[in-house]
Amino acid sequence: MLEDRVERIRQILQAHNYKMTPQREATVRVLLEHEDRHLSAEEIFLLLKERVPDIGLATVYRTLELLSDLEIVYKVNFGDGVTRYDFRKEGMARHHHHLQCIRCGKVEEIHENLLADVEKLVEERYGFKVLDHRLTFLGICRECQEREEREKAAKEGAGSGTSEAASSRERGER
Amino acid sequence: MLEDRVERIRQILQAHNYKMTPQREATVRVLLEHEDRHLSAEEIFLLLKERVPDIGLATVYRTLELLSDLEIVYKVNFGDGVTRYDFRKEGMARHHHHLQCIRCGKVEEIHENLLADVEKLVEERYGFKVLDHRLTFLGICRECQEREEREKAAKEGAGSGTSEAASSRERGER
DNA sequence: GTGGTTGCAAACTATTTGCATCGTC
DNA sequence: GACGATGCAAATAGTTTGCAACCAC
Repeated sequence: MLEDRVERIRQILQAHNYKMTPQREATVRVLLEHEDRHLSAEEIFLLLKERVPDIGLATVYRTLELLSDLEIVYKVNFGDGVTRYDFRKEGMARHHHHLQCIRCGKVEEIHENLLADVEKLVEERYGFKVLDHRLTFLGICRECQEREEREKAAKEGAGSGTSEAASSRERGER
Repeated sequence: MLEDRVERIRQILQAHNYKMTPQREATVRVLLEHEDRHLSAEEIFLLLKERVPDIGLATVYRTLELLSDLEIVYKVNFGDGVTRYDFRKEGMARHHHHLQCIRCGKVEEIHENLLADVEKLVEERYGFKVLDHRLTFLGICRECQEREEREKAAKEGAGSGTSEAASSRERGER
């Protein structure tokens, strides 16, 4: 099964006059084996190092760019400054979406085809041929909602009122 | 009207113990005056230079980060390596979405509330409090569809068959 | 007056590119 | 054997940070 998919990609590469090198094959395998993970180039690079120890980071970027151009992988951007790469299921849109918590930054993935009707509408109304979509909901995850509820309750007792200021930003992510 | 909105933001800043400096006010005004534009930090910086000539780029980034934390602006990412900033309408989700062409890179904006029902479903099913969403359709815009149609027709005559290879990637964007 | 804010320059991070070398088809 | 692919190092691009001077409240 996995072999079939690797083989399929080899064919796509060859059909476009690209070579299937060990580095590219290893990259494809890493991607396939972590299909559910949204890996960054750096993470892929580290995983690859274990199998192809002297692969260069530039090669990883070049391979990912190539796979992206061939529409074999997606680039995904969670706004944390890193591009992540997702394997793309043959021909069809992904039908998976992200729930990103604006408090803790966690990204959860959900698998539902929420947008079939919406895509159709966009095609009809705007003459835009939809191949895929990226949908991210921004909000507050259940855990953070509960935590904030607790914190609010705790504050009811001791709150002075002044100076809740500029310190709440200090736990800046990125 | 514009003054009201600036004033409102001054209040939000003060309520969080931040000061409304000339630089911040100018930044807010630039954002308000280009509400429909998805400006990058660099673009905002250049626009600001005209009014506050010795403003520093770092200040622009810091201001935008602050406005983002206060949920006054959004960060938007089109995957071209630049973060863009959108003004956020008071309290409510934006209800505007993007059509991004994977050929020419152009981003068109559409204004429709496509997702009210979908948000409700996500809240119920995943306990995730949705504050906003980002929806980008990836596909091929009308112009590129037509251009490709033309190119394909032209090729019907002279096509050798071999070597359509690696050159189609050369017009790499970013 | 004081603590947040600024501008500048330097630092960082992610990604890209030039080039000599290498390896697949 | 040729031409695409690789690794390395250097270059870029976007963004962040340290710090002394500054200024809004």
